[in-house]
Amino acid sequence: MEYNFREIEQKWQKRWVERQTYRVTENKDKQKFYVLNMFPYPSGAGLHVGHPLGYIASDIYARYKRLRGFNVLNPMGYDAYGLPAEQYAIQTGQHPAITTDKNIARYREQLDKIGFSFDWNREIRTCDPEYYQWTQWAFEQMFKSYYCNRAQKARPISELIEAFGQNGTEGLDVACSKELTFTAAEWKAMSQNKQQETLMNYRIAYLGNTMVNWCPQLGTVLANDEVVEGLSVRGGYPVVQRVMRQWCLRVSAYAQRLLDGLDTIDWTDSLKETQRNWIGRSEGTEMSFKVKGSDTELLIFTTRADTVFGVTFMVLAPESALVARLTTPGQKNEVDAYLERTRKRTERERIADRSVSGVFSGSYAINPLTGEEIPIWISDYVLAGYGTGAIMAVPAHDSRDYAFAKHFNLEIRPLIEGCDVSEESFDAKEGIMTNSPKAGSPAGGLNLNGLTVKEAIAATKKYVTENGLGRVKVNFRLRDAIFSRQRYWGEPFPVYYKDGMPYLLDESKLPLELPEIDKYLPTETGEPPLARAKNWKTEEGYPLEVCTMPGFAGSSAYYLRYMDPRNHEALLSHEKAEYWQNVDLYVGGTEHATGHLIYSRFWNKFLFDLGVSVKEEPFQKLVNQGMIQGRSNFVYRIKDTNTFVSYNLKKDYDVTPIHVDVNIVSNDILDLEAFKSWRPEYADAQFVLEDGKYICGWAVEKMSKSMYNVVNPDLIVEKYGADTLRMYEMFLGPVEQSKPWDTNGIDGVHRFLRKFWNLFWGKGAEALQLSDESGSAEELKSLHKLIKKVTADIETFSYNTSISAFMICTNELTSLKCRKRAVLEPLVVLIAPFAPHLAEELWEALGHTTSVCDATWPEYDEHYLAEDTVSYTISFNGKARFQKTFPADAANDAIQQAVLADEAAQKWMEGKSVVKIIIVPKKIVNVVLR
RNA sequence: GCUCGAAUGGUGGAAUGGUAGACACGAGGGACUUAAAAUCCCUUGGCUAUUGCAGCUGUGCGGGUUCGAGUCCCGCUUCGAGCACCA
Repeated sequence: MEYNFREIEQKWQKRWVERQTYRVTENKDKQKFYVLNMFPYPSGAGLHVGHPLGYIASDIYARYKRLRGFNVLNPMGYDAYGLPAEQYAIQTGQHPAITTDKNIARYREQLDKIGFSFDWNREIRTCDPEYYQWTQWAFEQMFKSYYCNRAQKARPISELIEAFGQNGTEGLDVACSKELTFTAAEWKAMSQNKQQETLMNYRIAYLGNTMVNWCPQLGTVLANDEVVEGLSVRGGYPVVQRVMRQWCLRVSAYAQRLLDGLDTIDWTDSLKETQRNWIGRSEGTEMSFKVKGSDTELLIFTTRADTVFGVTFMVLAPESALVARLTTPGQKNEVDAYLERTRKRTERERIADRSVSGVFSGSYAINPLTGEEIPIWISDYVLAGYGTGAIMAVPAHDSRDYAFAKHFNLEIRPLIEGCDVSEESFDAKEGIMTNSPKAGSPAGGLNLNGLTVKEAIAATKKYVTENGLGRVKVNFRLRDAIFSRQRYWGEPFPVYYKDGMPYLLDESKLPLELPEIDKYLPTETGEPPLARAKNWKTEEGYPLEVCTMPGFAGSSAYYLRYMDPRNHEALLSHEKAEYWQNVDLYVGGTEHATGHLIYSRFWNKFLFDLGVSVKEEPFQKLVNQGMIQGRSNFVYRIKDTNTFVSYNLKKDYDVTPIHVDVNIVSNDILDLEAFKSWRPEYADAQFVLEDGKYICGWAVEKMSKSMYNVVNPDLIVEKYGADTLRMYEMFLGPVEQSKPWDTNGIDGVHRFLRKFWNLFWGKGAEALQLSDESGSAEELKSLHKLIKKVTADIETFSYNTSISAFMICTNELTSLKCRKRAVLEPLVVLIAPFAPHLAEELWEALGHTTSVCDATWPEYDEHYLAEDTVSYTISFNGKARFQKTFPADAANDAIQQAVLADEAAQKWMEGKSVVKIIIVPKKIVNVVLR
């Protein structure tokens, strides 16, 4: 019987659908296991072989867990909102929903061919009103909540309103955009609008005037993770900084919890590190400097409080609100000119041009410790969005301050013994402090001389706190997430405006569906596309929000919805949340480290505070599958001719390398006829061959159409079958590792599957006939070795070495001519996660009427693995070896005696004395001589 | 600049501190065949030897710990990733 993979795979894919093999329900008798893939954005290009890598890895794990008796949830869906569909709509006028549906259908078709164990009954799409109703609902809850720092959790905003009514802001410790102070009476005296405006300062979803990344070409704002080096991630357009009134999520309130949570989850260290960097916790001191001749105070943040005696100037960010107040009339023109100049620069220009610039404000601050007068400067090297937007500059110990001081000829005052600041600043946090002001100066009791930097920081903190000059403060780099997008293809906000203030639509009105519009561009007046919608207002006639939510809105809590995807009453029922808890294994790329994986954790923590999610962290274990890169092939055209020269001969000619479609190249050998008909200009191409073949060059590049290196999984499935594709993708190397796709080795895996098949059927046999006798010691050893190896490997995602083990075992059993059911049947179960179609077919042939998915994973028995004898390698001083075999259970003493008595050993030891004999069980006897 | 990770044959990659290079590809040789495909067998890190046994060397570089280091420690080099006027 031939291994007819096409027939087998079609047959089982059909049966799985008919039998609902992968449907999963909340079975309380079984332990749950939740496997999840980062759901894809269905792009128009379809899947290439890189996309399924993670899906295959997680599918193997899901199938394995199921065989181990777990109730496995393994869902799939689509992150369906996205820019490409919208831009396509702008170009063609086709509704993005149509493009998206078409792309999803194509994705589904491709996915189905690979044989995943997804429960498609639970499919979700972020653009489906059934789904985004709950995205809108979550937004409403955030709007209705504030973050209490004492309880370290989100609380209903009604509590805060009550507190304002009783005590104003007295005794409040809550997350806010800026510190406000008012009394209960003042609160009550506020107008409705003013109260609403005030609450915005505290809501977790709030409308705020913030500095945003504005991308003029895309006509929308972008979140920090959507901007890299001043360019938009999508499209690569320049991004400028601009203050806009935008919806924001107070992610910063959760900064500490996001940081702490990292210690409780099983992610790679590098990914955790990336998140820690992004959160950017920094512990320092906030100090207040009085301004000379003014009651304004300058609040600064520093991690180097110890350098307070080395402050020789202050710097404000150009965007700081204090700039206007502190600029003296004499300096006004100069300052205005400077502000104008910096404002025009894009983020990218600022990054590219790091030359020192700045302007003196005309004002002076008073050093609170020494009473010294310090000039206040304005410069764009200080960022408005971090700390207080103002710094105390210590040029001797900060390289940026140093550059500034050198440029403007300001004083540089070193504070560390023996440091040389004539050429550069001394930034290291080490050394002994010196140059503290003499006793009797206004600095009073603080003398840091003789302390280490660490001690000095602590001493200064203590002094500053005790004397009411400042406080210990923790700052985070993590900013609130900007949540508005001036685009069409996204979730509408369930918000309407009354007197310019936003109010929520009643929950019963959800979902607020995305309206139809005639064109997908912004309006002529620059409003977002939704402003084109007819009747975009409430029943009462209030206008609805015209921005939509960003891509991460729909992807932030989708894992919860999979637990209960058709629930009309709630995001998910408490019962289902209790059963499925959180994701046990999440598989996806690292590119989401500072986007989706932060937002999701934030979103889940918020829902956890509400009692909707039952776990603080959404993704317990995370595996980052590597990217599959393209492996491009090249042909070499001799300049100004239509002649192509083979790779190893090209050095003799002046050639131009040209990308060639990898699909007409096999093992780097070009199919000449296919090449000629590939493109008209090559129809009469000539070749300079080596050994009658044309060898192509190759390089690793991104997989993309323009490099002609895209490999389509459909073609691989067609040629080799889904099981071969699955196993080959895993055999390529560790799942976590990025690697180029190279079809060259796929024959080896395919050959293995055929051998595996032949193990059962034999050659030419039409019926499967296996004997019922028990396996021989050798056969059982081979089997149990495999069980042990595969079980251990799957747990650690070392699928590539598992597959090697399968190959070895298959070869062993083949050469043993093993035809015994007792040995071969467990093999089918073992291979089921990897090659499910093949396993099902064999399982059926073995006489089972149920799916192999419902079989039981075999256990191994050490008994069969035990050796009778063990061959030891005996070496002397680690040099040279000879081998000797001992009974496996021989005592160390006996081995020692045997070694000493051995003739060859005695020759070695002649004239030397034995210092010690080291016996490593089952491996090595090392005799140390002198 | 800071943080993290990596470096092993022609290629992808294996190796709880214990015989480095499993497994696979590719390459070379052979069997079967009129021939090809398919299949099977042998060789395959390098150097030396090959009349037989074999010997030396070898995991980016330089040190160290150890009876023994690809693996642990210290110092470099190169590559990759993240953060980056974050005070």
